[in-house]
Amino acid sequence: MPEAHYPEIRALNLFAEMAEANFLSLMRGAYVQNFPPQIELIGEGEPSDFLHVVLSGSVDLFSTWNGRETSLATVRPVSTFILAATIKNAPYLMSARTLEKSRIVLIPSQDVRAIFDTDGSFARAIVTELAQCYRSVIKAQKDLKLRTSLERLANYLLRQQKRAGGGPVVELDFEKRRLASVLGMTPENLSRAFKGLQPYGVTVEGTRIVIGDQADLERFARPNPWIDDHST
Amino acid sequence: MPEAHYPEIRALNLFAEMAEANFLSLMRGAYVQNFPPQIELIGEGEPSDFLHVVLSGSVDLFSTWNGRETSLATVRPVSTFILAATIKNAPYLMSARTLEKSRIVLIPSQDVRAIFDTDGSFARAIVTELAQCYRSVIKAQKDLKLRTSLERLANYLLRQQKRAGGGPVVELDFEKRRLASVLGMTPENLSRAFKGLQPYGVTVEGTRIVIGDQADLERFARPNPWIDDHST
DNA sequence: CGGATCACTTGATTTTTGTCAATGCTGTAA
DNA sequence: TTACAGCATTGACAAAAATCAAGTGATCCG
Repeated sequence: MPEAHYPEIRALNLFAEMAEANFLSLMRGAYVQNFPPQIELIGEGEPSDFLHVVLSGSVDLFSTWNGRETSLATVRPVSTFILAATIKNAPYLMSARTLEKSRIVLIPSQDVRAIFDTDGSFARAIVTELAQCYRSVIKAQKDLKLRTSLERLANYLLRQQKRAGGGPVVELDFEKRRLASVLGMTPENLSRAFKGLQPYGVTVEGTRIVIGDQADLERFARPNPWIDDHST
Repeated sequence: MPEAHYPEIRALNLFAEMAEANFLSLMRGAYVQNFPPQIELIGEGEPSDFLHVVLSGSVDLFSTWNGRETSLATVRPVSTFILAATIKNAPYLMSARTLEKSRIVLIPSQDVRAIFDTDGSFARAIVTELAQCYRSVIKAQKDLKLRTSLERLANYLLRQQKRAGGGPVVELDFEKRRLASVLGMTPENLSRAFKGLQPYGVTVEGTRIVIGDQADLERFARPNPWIDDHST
């Protein structure tokens, strides 16, 4: 792998604190690949041979059962995915596909496990990362079980707004069909949900969403830090 | 804490491999308490002061929002809960209440974090535990997003049957109202779902469920290892 | 410039799920 | 024992969401 990529990987919390020798050892075994859009990188049930790091582009994590499909998360640069499967040396629970042209680092799982066993700093970083991931899924679970689809959309928009700086305009960063899947509804229903938020000042122009009256939307959405604040 | 409890706690994967001195140090700071049924042990959003270990009885992990409530998991002996919040020193994401008379060990979170920082074996055990928890929630998420309530119930029954040894009779280990909440439906709907499974050979006598024709139920339920096998 | 494709939207309809109200059942305590 | 509380069930209804079937609009490409 070209050393040019080392700094941005090293900058990730997961790799920031580990011993330099161990980091270099990991990097020596790793390689970078460029993928076109819509390529399936890994499939549910396959053995977890590599820990993946997204350097650019984006990756959709999804799952299928009985002819149905759902998106569970979208991975954006720079971050890793399928850490848990790598550590447990267990099969992937989700499939992954590129959404756009993406540059991805593949680190052999056995290297990760070996260094995890010897480098305490790395092990601690992994704990922190996993705890974070775990808490995120719990929040998603609560979102799904406690809210209607309209409420999920409203809170999603408020979260995006916050991420984007708090202004009234939110740009959707992926297709509506995928957003629908992430939010646990059909594309048709998402369309109707957007209309259902019009009375609360939400207007849609293609991929551009305007939150006309944030306070009004919040009165409806009732955002809650233990569901919506993904930083804690 | 009485030393009599040490062995069963030490037997947990989480504590099995750590240095004896560190284990004893953890235990010295811990204490055991007996709680009556229906006592709220912790509340969503509170700081995570203790790692909890259930020695006997059972604990319901649940969450509320906007007047609604949902059960996310049930903890049975002997196991721990709210490990992620303890490690991250972050607020609890779920509330917990005893379902029955329960004996619970409380280990101060700061002790856990301190030893996590110094004991590599303990840190590794925590990683394994967290990865396991993470994967369990992902499976629950897939169950919820990919299946109807009838399919969730059918697969739940098959999982329980397997846990109970594979015989045709499955004993529900908690109230139907709670099962309904865990499965993400109302009690009324659970009643109807049981009826909906009658054509596949499922009969209900109170808390006793008989799976008359396992193969038939499986044809309907289509259990999948990456959703239903909670051992991997 | 067509023509095709694909995402998105919209309306009509069905399915699924939740809500409300009434009833039965069971175990507990006076 | 009776009265009561709480859970489970049932039926009727309402709401939420999925499905099916067009139709619209944008983009890509020969």
